Amino acid sequence: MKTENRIAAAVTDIIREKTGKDVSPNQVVLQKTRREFKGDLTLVVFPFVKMLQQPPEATAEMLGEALMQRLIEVDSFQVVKGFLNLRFSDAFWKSFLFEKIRKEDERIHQHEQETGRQPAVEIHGEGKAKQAGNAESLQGDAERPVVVEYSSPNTNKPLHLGHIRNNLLGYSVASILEASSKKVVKVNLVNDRGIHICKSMLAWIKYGRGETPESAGKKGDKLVGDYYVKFETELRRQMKPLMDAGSGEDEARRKAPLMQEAQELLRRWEARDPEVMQIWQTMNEWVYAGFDETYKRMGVDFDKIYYESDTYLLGRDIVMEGLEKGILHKKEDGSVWANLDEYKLDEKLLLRTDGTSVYMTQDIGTADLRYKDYCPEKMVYVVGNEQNHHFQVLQKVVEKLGKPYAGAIYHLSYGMVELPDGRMKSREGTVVDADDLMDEMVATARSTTEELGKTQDFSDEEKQHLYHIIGMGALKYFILKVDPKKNMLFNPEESIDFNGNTGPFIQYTHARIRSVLRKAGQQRQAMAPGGMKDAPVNDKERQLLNTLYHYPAVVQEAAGEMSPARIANYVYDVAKEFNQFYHDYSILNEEDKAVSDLRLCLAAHTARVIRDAMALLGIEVPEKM
RNA sequence: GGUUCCGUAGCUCAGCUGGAUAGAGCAACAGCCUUCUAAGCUGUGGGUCCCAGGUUCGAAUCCUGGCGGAAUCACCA
Repeated sequence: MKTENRIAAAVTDIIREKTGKDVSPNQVVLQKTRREFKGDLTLVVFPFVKMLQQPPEATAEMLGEALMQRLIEVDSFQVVKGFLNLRFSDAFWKSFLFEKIRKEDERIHQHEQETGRQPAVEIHGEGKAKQAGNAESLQGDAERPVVVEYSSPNTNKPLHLGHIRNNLLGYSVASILEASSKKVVKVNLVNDRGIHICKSMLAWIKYGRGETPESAGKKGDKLVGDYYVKFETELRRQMKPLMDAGSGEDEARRKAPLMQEAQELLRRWEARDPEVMQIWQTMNEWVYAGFDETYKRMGVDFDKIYYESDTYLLGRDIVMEGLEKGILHKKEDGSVWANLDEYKLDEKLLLRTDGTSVYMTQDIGTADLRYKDYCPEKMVYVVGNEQNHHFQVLQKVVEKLGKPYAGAIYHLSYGMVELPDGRMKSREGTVVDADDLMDEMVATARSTTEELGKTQDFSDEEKQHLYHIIGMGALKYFILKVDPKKNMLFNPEESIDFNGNTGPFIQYTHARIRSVLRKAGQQRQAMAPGGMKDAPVNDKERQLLNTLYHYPAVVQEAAGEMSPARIANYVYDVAKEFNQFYHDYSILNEEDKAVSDLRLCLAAHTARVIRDAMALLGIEVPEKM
């Protein structure tokens, strides 16, 4: 049993013996002792003072004495006001470290096998062909997976900073859930159809003169995005005279010939006109090739790709069924609606007058499909907070329809990435392009590293790899360390820092430790766990051990809250504490062999926790930097 | 106007189910490389935790009401 649980149980027992009363588990508050006090774990005794009818100090004294008697790991205690600070024995910490080193060996081995087995799925090709699971065969399984949807790009524009936050969050949350022993399926729902796609297609047809990514020397997603912009500028040109003639903006937009042509193209697409399909497919392939490159660089992948062109007709049948059952209602004009009065929400349109679907209808359909494919215990949607209302409605409509997965829908809503002068606006050209940003990060990593003269003995290949790791580490950490639900600010003028609370700082700490371990050598490392028995544990070591001790709990909390920020802030603490320890004490030059062994073990385990935690953020750590 | 989220140091952010004197980084200033990587470490200054009530032994945290900001409330996606 975990030590906290044993202490909590002992406290409950002691109070029951003294008073005959039971304390509820949530009254037993145990927390890591604050740095400024002596001790490892603190029990807050205020909840018990009434029961025991003694002042806080006396209560704490009594509990401290009793706990010391009952639990061998409690070595001593100190009372400060109503706080009982328990200190664990050196033996406790050393056995913790010993066990961790041993278990980590196994765990890392297993983890490598698991991740090594998972092939990265490309956005086109295999992903689509991959056979989905069968809900019925999974129904009986105790281990139902969590499906995490993220990325979900449109195929008419390249990825930007907002998508980066989405992708990093999705990938990290999936990793964290996996680490908390969930089965996870990462899915991407690609928005590859609709009027916006037709716009870039139309612009390419009219103005493209057969241009291709090869002929233009551009990534496919960039090329297609340029035509989308081209459409908008040409449209605006057509709107001007209409507006001068007295039309409102919306009306002008509708009336403009270009818009009419785009609508016509959409109709032809829906009729599966071979010529249109041909162009559509070609242009989408260009985009996918571009996205694949960006995803690969970002280090994200998916187990399954859904395409809206396959799923956009889903949901209709479910709505019709709901209509027959009288759950939904039809208006005089033929449109179908869900009444959500009972949830204090407005009524929601599900089928238009002409019988076609809206976005919501599609989402009902894809939720249903996803349930059939995986029978998940939870369906996580990593989508920006601008769609909070949408997901609230989706959840309620599905609930109203009596679907078993209504409770499984979870919108992981994240805040917008803002620039110093507000939101990114594509019209104003203030969008921060994903590829450009990554380029800049890697370039900064290069120049900073070269200035520091750290890579003299690196091969070119090693250098490239290192710069990529550091640049991406800085970017990923910068984004993931902030609470997902909060809006965050990104200032392109001040490039992302490499000092202080940053990815490179943590990567650097890892590299430092690895350097020490390399110096120690394999043999020395293997012998160290057995050699530390007689070593005393000093305060800094104890502090670091205490922090490392909480790692599994932090992972569970991060999984529960789906918050990579928890991991990021934790691993920063680890690195910071290690650096203090490293500064104050020598590991290999320590004269006392047992102490040296202890420190070696401590360093080794710290490196592993850093590597593991950073992996949960999708960040690699280097051996040298 | 309704709903949801946010408001903590000059700036960017932590602060776990309520717990000790509210913490980091950046920026500023002052120190530390003959010793395992100075992308590091140490120190100084910097706070009306938006405001006002309430609950509690105890509130940045929970409740109510304000103020400020963001998002959203389409027969768009």
